[in-house]
Amino acid sequence: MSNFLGSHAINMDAKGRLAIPAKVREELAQACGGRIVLTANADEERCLLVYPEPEWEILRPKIEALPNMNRAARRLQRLILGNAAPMELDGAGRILVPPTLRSYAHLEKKLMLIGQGKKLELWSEERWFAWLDESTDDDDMPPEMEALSL
Amino acid sequence: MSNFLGSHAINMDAKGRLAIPAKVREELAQACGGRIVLTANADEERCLLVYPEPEWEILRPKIEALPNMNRAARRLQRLILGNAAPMELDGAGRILVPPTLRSYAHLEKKLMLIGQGKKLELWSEERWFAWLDESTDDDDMPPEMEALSL
DNA sequence: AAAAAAAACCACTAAAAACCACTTTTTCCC
DNA sequence: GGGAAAAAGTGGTTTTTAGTGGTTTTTTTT
Repeated sequence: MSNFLGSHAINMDAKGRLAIPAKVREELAQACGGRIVLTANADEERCLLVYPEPEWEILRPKIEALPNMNRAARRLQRLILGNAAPMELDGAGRILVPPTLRSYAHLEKKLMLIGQGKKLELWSEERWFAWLDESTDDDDMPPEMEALSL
Repeated sequence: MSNFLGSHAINMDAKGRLAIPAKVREELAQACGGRIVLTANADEERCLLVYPEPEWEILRPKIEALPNMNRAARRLQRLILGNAAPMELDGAGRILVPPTLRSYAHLEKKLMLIGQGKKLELWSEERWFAWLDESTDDDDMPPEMEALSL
């Protein structure tokens, strides 16, 4: 199973194409043969999520099964399913980010790709560094987190 | 079974015709041979729902069977059943949206078609982006959703 | 029977995807 | 440490396919 770590600075060209760093490309090749699903993040941070296809196929049914008479569930379904774009890396190891997703996450030229274990996050570089500066550690923790010893 | 994903920007022409994107068209072809049912959405968002006919035939009896001494149930029946329009894609892969539904969902020229697993949602582009900006993640979640790990 | 509206058909334009070539950076060997 | 070779990243070009708009034919209504 894939285990993405670390952050990579990458550039998107004028057509919305972006070259996946070689090291990440290798991991993607063995995790899913280069078949990925790109979608929107549902929390307040407007970044994109990159799932290897097998990981996506674990998550998708869970989201589809949510009771959609509930408003929060509908929102998650619209964001995650409604923005999901399956794709494959092109011959040069690049992906084309759909315009909708580009504007959702405010992606311009300079981006950051952040390893998050089973998935990756794709941020506008500006927003990533702004988040680093702004985010604080004074929110409530779930019990599993309270018990951690780093 | 069909599995609609992603969002597509589409234009409706002066005659109320709209071209289904090629990828969606393929999925519709195999799910229902292009036979779909278009109807109104029942929640607060004024969008339309697009069901492949077999999916519709699973949903329809459930709605018809609701105890309609209840006001919420009557509302659902009137909206969903009372606006349902069965149709087929034309030779160029387009559908003609009935005027009633067009005005219900405030559809003008620019539209968004949103994949939602077993069905699709059809929005006015303006309303879709407004919803994206306005919707927040502070509604109450069902327990299945609280337990999710994206 | 004529006129209007709707549906099917056909042709043209535009956009997306695949392909190819060049430049820059990194790594390995001398 | 320097040079060469290979790999990675970048940009442009071509080809194919999807979308758009107009035209004709058929059906329905008055």
